[in-house]
Amino acid sequence: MDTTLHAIADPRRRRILELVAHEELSAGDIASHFEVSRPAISQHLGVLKNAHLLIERREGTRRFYRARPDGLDELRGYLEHFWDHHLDQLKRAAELRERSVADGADG
Amino acid sequence: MDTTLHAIADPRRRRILELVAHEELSAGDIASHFEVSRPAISQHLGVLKNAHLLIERREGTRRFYRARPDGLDELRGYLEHFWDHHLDQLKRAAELRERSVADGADG
DNA sequence: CCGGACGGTAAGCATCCGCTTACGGTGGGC
DNA sequence: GCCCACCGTAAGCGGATGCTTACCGTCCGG
Repeated sequence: MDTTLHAIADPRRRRILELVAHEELSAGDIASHFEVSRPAISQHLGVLKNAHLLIERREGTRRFYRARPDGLDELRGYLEHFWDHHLDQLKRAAELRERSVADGADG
Repeated sequence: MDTTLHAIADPRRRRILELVAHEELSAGDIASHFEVSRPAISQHLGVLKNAHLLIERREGTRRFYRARPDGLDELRGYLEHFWDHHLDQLKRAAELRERSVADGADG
């Protein structure tokens, strides 16, 4: 959880994840999308891989990366249940009621 | 979004959010739950407030804090739709098929 | 074997981050 | 007015972080 959050807290790493969310890309391909050096991207890939957010596939000397949706499941669960669902539902219900109360008749 | 993630990336700040998720607590009350100094907590509160994750209410010289569920909505939405829902469903379907395929014939 | 492409790793450096102590500002009781 | 409780802010310090350059290992073609 901490590892996951730390990994996606960096904008560059989020961008990397978005890049490989829909397609598999090689390390060099990924790096070519940024203005920082390839080693920098390689280090980011290491962090993401360590957080189980990436899948690595080797083909010859190339390494292809792909996002791993499962990696975010834990975090999603955490955020979903951060406040009990009850609270969340109460909040939304309250919002709806506030509108009705504030508006009265008009839409 | 970046501000939100940066804010909750810190374990201590997450703990603070959890503390005030269900009840309103004063700054000193919150600080008493940790072993670091009050100024440290005050700084964390500042970060959380800046990320719109906290609501502050002043009562005399005391300041009460409460978590603000809305603050995480954006992040939750981001994570939900990180990969299209389609992809997510395809993934799960693929996983199931892979198991079958591993046994019998492949595509 | 030799050269080149690919890419991870090591070392060094500037910056950021979280913590501490010291301080200032505000509000309430007497 | 005076003192105290409460709490944010300033300044400084040590460790973490992200970047760079330099380097090494691996795989392929000749």
